[in-house]
Amino acid sequence: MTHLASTPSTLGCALLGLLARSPSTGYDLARRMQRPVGYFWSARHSQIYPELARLEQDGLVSHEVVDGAGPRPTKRYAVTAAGMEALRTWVATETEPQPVRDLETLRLWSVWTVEPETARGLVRQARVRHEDVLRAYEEELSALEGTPEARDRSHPAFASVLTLEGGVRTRRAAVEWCDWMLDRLR
Amino acid sequence: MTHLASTPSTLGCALLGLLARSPSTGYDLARRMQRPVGYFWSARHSQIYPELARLEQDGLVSHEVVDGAGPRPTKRYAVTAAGMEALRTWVATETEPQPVRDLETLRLWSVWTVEPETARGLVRQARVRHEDVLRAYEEELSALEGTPEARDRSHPAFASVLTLEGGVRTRRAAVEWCDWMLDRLR
DNA sequence: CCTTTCATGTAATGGGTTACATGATTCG
DNA sequence: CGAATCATGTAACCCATTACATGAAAGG
Repeated sequence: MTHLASTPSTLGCALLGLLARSPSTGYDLARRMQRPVGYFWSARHSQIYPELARLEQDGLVSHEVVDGAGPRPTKRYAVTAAGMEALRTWVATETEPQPVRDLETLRLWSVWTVEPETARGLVRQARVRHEDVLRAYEEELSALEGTPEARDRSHPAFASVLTLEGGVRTRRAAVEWCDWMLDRLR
Repeated sequence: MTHLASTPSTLGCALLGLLARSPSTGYDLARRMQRPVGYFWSARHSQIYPELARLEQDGLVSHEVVDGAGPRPTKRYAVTAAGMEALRTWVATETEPQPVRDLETLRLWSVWTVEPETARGLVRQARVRHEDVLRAYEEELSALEGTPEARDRSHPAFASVLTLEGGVRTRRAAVEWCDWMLDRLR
């Protein structure tokens, strides 16, 4: 009997979420973690491989060896029934508000210490960034919207549309905020 | 001569930003880190005390012993001229986009795996939270807006207004987004 | 031929949370 | 008289990043 499976770490649940959408190798998970998931969670391969091993020990994922180009055997992972259950439980579980870490705002909070021109540069830079991410969200959203899967509440695409819409809305608000600040800094 | 002062850590700069606004004890910094700074950066006292020691070693802050209720000498810290310069440099320095960690969105991204009623509960919960933070931002903002300091670009209150306005705008967008989702989940 | 992509791992280090430890004063 | 507040520190642990290590196949 395997040891009592406690709730996996957040990273573990992120990986379960990815694998529930489609089975992947660890390498592939690292790629998928960059975009579009990377906009709200990220991890490097050095963190992913040990986590996959832990998930497998707990019986939440399993792997089969497939053909691949690496020096070691290439493993394709998939969620097990227990893993799917763990994912569902995690999604439904109440979580207390996480501490936010927003470096951009932290710097802005000390902007009174620098020259107005420096401050404007800072805000302009932030605006460009928000706009870039906004565009990426919009592109991805327009690719999904209108498809029949996006309407099906039990289909991954439905959840993707929800999160992308949130990204679009908050980034749009951020761009408008930057414009508002630039106006105040004139 | 003290050893070459490299740029302090982000936490170090956060503390410099706090101390530049007003000198404090480590205990007080921990309190001030909860609200309102805590909305975009946070730290516990166990992290703050060693960081203060490091900053002092680099000559960026200094302390004087004052009367206090603790078992050890109570130290009031203040930024030095070098510390102020380091803060200004850090604010003006370009930073590459930080990886975002948004647990709420990560869970939402896997919402297709659960029942619609569970999904609605999740979004309702998120809405309450965003609204609570929004209200806190608005209160703090209304206390500052209209004061003469809020107009002075070299006064801390000016920067506070900028960040609070951003908080209000993004949280408002988030609440509207939740309503949009609840509509889609009907 | 050199770089990129596929592919999986480990080790060292840094950042952050939780828990341990201490002790005076104030308030209910 | 017990709990909360003031006040500072250390230790153990977890999470995450960077760097080290290996090697085949494909494309420019």
